[in-house]
Amino acid sequence: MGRQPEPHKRAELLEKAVDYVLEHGLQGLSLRPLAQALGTNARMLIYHFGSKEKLVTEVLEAAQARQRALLGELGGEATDPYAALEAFWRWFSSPRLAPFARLLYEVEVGAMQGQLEYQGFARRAIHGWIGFVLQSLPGSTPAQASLIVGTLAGLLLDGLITGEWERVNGAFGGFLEVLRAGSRG
Amino acid sequence: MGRQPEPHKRAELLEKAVDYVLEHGLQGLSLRPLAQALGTNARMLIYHFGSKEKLVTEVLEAAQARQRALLGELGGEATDPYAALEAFWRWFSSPRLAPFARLLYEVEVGAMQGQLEYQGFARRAIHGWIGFVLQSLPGSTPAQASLIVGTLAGLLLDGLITGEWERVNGAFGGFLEVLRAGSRG
DNA sequence: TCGAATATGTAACATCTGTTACATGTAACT
DNA sequence: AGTTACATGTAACAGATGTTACATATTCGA
Repeated sequence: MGRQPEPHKRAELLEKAVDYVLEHGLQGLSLRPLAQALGTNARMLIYHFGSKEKLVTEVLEAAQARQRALLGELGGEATDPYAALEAFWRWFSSPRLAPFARLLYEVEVGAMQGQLEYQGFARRAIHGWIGFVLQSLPGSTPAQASLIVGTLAGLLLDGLITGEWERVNGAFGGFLEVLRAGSRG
Repeated sequence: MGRQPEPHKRAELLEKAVDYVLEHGLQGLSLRPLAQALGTNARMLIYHFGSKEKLVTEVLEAAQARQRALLGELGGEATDPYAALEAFWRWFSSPRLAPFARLLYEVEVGAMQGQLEYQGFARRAIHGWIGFVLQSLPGSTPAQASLIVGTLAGLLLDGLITGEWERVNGAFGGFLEVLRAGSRG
């Protein structure tokens, strides 16, 4: 008895919060501006999510789920592993994916600085991408997959900061070249 | 006339502030805890440096200078470029250099999120490292240097977060291998 | 010894932070 | 109607933030 719960309200707030965090980042995130952008107030955010920390945790997981859904755009029609890698790079370095990458880097830096709530998330993300490369490129080793993920992460960071995509894309092209030549040697 | 300025006081505070920021990061940096760790109070930090923002700027530049001084440890006794690259990796991934790397990632993430005071610093750092690789490896192109810097940055980030240095070092070893094989092919 | 300039300490200011107490509204069931 | 449980708004709380006003020391030169 009593009034029925309305879980869709909470879900809508969460999705809008993901939008906001993808745009503004986690760094200076504050409940009151966030709530105002969501058409509510800080009181309701605490009511629905318990605390700011729990809200951030849910936002991170929801953002990750959203990115995984976008991963479906990467059809498996690649002919060879190098074409698959190039498609993956083009997908990940596209402007639409940039907010997700920025958010992940933010979490990773937080993890590096010892924030425990980010450490598990960051490690899982790294292992997840390495696992994705491992299964996308049959026959690859963990060392090779770690190299690929690390290189792409480093180049993407460069591009997101400098915006010098010709240079960064050239570097990625060089990476593909040495990978090809290395497999022949 | 009047009392003489004592610039060494300011310089000592700055060096201690660099120590503190290298250990605690920029993220939650606050004047009062910083000042207490330095044996002074927030009032004096503002007095000497004008504002928190200016203090941070000076700390970043001083930290960069300190890292450049450590770069002198890298003697040029490497026989071939690959040995030089390996020495550079071992130097940069050593625990003593980790605080500098963490600080740079923190600045880079701030730059990505649009904090103007970090953008110039991060871009200069990236271009600086690429220039360093370019002049350390004669005959290398900007694309190759960008690839090397990006890869090392990505792998270092992985190692600093996961601590799985066997895997990360293995990935770097694989990078050296494909570079060698690529140059032969 | 006086004036002048730098150094320092205390305390306040206004503002922002996450969180909560309290009141009230709203929908459902008896 | 009355009870129960969820939803929401206002306002406050305690604490932290960067910065500043004010007072006072300290050290120099005349």
